[in-house]
Amino acid sequence: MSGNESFFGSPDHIFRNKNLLRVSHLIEGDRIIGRQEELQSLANALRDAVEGYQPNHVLIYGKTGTGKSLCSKYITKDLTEQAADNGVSVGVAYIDCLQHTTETRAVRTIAKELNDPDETGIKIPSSGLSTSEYYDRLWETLEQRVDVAIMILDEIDKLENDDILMQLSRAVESGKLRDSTLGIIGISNKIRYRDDLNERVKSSLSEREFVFPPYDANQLQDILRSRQDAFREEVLEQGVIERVSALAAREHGDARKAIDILRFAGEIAQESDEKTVSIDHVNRAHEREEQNRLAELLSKQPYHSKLLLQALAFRTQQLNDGSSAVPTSDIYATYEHLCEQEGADPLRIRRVRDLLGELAFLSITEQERKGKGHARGAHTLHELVDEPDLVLKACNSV
DNA sequence: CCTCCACAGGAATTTGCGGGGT
DNA sequence: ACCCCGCAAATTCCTGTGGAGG
Repeated sequence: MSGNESFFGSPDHIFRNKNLLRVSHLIEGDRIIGRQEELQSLANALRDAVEGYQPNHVLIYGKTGTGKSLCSKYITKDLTEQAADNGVSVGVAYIDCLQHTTETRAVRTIAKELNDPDETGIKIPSSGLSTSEYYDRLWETLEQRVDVAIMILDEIDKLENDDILMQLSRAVESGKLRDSTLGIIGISNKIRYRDDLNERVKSSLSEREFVFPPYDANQLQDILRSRQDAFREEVLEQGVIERVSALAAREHGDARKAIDILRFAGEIAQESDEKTVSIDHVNRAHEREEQNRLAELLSKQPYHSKLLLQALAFRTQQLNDGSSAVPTSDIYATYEHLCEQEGADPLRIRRVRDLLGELAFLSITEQERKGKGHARGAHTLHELVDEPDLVLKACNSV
């Protein structure tokens, strides 16, 4: 897989194995840095599953990029292998709740992840079924395929309500499941998430709770060093890893961000045909990382959200004064203009307000409600979190 | 302190889609 | 082939709200 020689261009002078710099790429245990205690705690909580019994439900807290998902995936993979040696079959479903915020969408995804139509003969269509029908098919899938199902619910605080947690935690008790059982690993960026849960779910879901602290600059350096053989020898200039770590440590110790920046720095060096990665490349990679993050968020939003964000960015540039907040009606006027250029039918104002609310929810923008006094009404002001030209670049790449 | 009004946002409704059941 | 159902996106309808000027 190291494919150095290629007919499509010159050999790769920068990367040896770029996959090591893909965050989603699950790496071997000895490469997980500074999380040995957490891994052991997780293992203890899930131990019963190895014997085929119901494990503890777990809640994990911590900021983005602190290794919550990575550790969950790693430990469940290990668990699956250990259980298999015992003749116990474990199924793991990973759900990103940010993409599946409603009960129906979440259940459907879980069912799809755990199902294998060829084996069970159960079909999970992506629409057309009632929510309870999805549940029924999920239970049936579990009975047929696994002894224990582990469901990793990432960004669990983004779920609209607790209904799915109620259903899942009650499934075992109420006898919906006879031969199978399930364990939930909930992952939340919000430390206070537990307080928002309804009482019934709270007690069963938070049997074990762990907090993952942010990585400090030294740990980030270790993490990057452990992956530096993604690059060829002598390619990283002096101080590059230190610079990347410092940038990421400044922003809440986010390891995902650190790895992305390092990869982008390599790509930028590659594009400009240089043989080494310099600190200057790192600084440019930092901006590209932010742009990429926005673009990825945006790609999961409706098409018109992009136009609205562009409209807001244009207005912000035009204003160009200290308080760059733009009222909804102002955005809407610019948005209608953009739609005309794009040849698209503009959405009605009510829908636009919802989409703008969604952008604020994703922390792409910030909203503030202000009254404007006598006969001038109530207004919501919108402000970009990032620089307008960065936002526009991100929009154009979607 | 009350008023006034453009806008906020909740609720009901429509539209379109992809399935079931018969 | 037909009708009916649930969901999500979008629209329509309508009540609630903030706060400077009276």
